[in-house]
Amino acid sequence: MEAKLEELLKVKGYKITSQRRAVLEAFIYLDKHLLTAAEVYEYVSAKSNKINSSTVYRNLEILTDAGIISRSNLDNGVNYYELNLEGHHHHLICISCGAAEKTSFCPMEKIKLSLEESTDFQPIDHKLEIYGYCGRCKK
Amino acid sequence: MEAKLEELLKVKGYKITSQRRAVLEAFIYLDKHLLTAAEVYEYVSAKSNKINSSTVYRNLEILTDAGIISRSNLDNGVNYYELNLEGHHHHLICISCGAAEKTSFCPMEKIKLSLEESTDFQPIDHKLEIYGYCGRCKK
DNA sequence: CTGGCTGCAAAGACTTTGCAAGGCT
DNA sequence: AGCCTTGCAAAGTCTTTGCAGCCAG
Repeated sequence: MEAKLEELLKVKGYKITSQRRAVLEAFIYLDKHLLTAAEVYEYVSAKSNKINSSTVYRNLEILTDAGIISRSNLDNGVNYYELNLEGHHHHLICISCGAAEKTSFCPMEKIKLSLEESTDFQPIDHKLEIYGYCGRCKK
Repeated sequence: MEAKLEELLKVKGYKITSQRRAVLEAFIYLDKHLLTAAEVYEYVSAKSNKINSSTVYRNLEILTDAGIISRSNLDNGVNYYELNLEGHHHHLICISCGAAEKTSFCPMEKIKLSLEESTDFQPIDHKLEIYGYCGRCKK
C-alpha cells in the first residue's frame, strides 16, 4: 500500500523523503483513522525519526494536495486528517471517549432532491458528523 | 426580543452590562446569522462601544452557556456563533461568496433508524453542513 | 456592598513562513 | 546539477487567562 501511495506523490512531482514516508506510515499503521497533526508528529517522533513539526504540517498539506489524505474540522475545533483510501463515509464520534467509527450511511442523495425543489442552491460537498455514545460508553 | 434574551441571562445569574448587550445586539441586528468572534467585535467596536476583544470572547461563552447562542465549526476551521432563536436547521454554505442560508431539511430521523439496526452507537447530536454554490454564484 | 465583569497585557495553542543548508532524482 | 525539502526560529492567528479596578444588582 505504501508503494501505491508513494506513486501518487511522484505523479504530482513530489519527492519521497524519509520524513514524508514517516508521516504516511502514521496513517497506515496507527489504529485511529482520524489523526491530528500532533498525533502524527508524536508517531513520527516516537519512531526516532527526527522530524520538525513544521515539516509535519507541510507534509500534511502536500498529502492533502496529492489526494492521499483529507482534512476535516471536528466540533472541538481541531483539524483531523485521514487516509482517503476508503469510500465515502461519515463519522460517529463518541462524546465520552472520543473514539470515531465510520458509517457508510449518507443522506446526500435525499438532500439533493429536497434542495432541488425548494432552493436554487447547488450542492457540491457536505460534511456530516454524528455525536453520541459508542457501544462501550453508553449504559 | 432583546428583553427576552436578557431575561435568560438573569435567570442564569449573569448581569446585564453594556458590553454584553452590545454583543447580543450584533446577533440581533446584523444580517448574517453566522458570526465569527471577529465580526462581533467589529460590530460592537463600530458602535463606538469601547470594548475589549477578550470581553467579546468571554461573553460569547456566557451567551452560549445561557443557551442564547451556539457555536459551530465550519470546514475552514473558524468558529461561528448564531442565535438559537430559530428551530433546528442546517446551513447551505456558498464556496464562492461564503454566504450561508438555512435549510430546515434534516436527515437525522432517518439516520437514527439506520444506525439503530446496524450499530450500537447512540446518537445524541449531529452536525451537517452543505457546501456548494448559491443562486447568485452558480452559473 | 459584593460578586460578577471589564480592560489590559501576557501567555497559550496551533499553524504558517523566510531562509539557508541539505537531499532526492 | 537543480529543484524540492527540511530544520530552525520567528511570526501570525485565534483564543484564553491572571489580575486589579469597576459596576450592576
